[in-house]
Amino acid sequence: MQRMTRQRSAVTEALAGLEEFRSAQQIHELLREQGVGVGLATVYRTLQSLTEDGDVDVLRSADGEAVYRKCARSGHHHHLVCRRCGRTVEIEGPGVEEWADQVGSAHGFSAIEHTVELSGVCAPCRSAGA
Amino acid sequence: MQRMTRQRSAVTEALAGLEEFRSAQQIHELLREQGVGVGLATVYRTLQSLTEDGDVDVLRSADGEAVYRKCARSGHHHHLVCRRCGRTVEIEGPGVEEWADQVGSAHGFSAIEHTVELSGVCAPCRSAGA
DNA sequence: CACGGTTTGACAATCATTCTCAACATTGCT
DNA sequence: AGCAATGTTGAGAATGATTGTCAAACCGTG
Repeated sequence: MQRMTRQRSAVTEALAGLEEFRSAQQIHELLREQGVGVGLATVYRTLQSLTEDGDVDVLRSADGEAVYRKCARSGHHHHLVCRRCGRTVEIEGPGVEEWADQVGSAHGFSAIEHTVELSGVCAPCRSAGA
Repeated sequence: MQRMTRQRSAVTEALAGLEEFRSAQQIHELLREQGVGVGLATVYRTLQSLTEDGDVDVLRSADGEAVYRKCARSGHHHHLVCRRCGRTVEIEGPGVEEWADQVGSAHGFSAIEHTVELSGVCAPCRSAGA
């Protein structure tokens, strides 16, 4: 059973107000700044729970830290992240799923799962920067 | 300048004798079992160095631990890993690169990079058991 | 409002990875 | 081979994210 507590809604709202991926620590810090007292362990637990429910996406930054973001679309999808500013676009991989299954079974694998993440430099950052 | 030390070649050889992805800790343990004394920090440093040189692949397991494997092919490639036994097949993504670039530029992004990893259950594992 | 299972939070505990720095090994040079 | 210069090593400390602990606070229900 899932109870709606002050802390859980605080984390949910914090995510709702965020467009980009943030680490559990950053979210904890953010809540603290807003004067909302929530324990760090609770933030971790809540994010995990939300992830399991499919309400947030989780992926790993280059240094292995887990970063979270609310899901914009419900089904399976991938991300295109700007390496400069972190701007994120959720994308679909038409054909990627099929390709994954094909390649998998071609090698005798079943129950194929896949991870596809794209990164690049977005237009604003490109014109803005060095 | 890169010196060839007993430790560096030990790590390189250990990787050469391995087919699947292993964590730095596992490689360290493996070397220890073989009676080759190599410090853990050294294993980490060496793996990092080899990774930078493009001689080994690195990816993150589900729990965020970094795992390494020697590169079988030189160019860009992806992996299909068995979730049961760790057996790994290196694969090409015909069209994946193009798709990535297309999607990227469609959203105004440039300098697109991508991560594509597949996992599944290989035939031996599937027949072997529950 | 009382109750019982949930959830919380401060803090300890893990665990992978990196840092520190003195002792040591490798390479280039003679 | 002998030597100096400089990259490398390793034991252990340090860091940092994440998880575990467990008593106290809390939520939804009867």
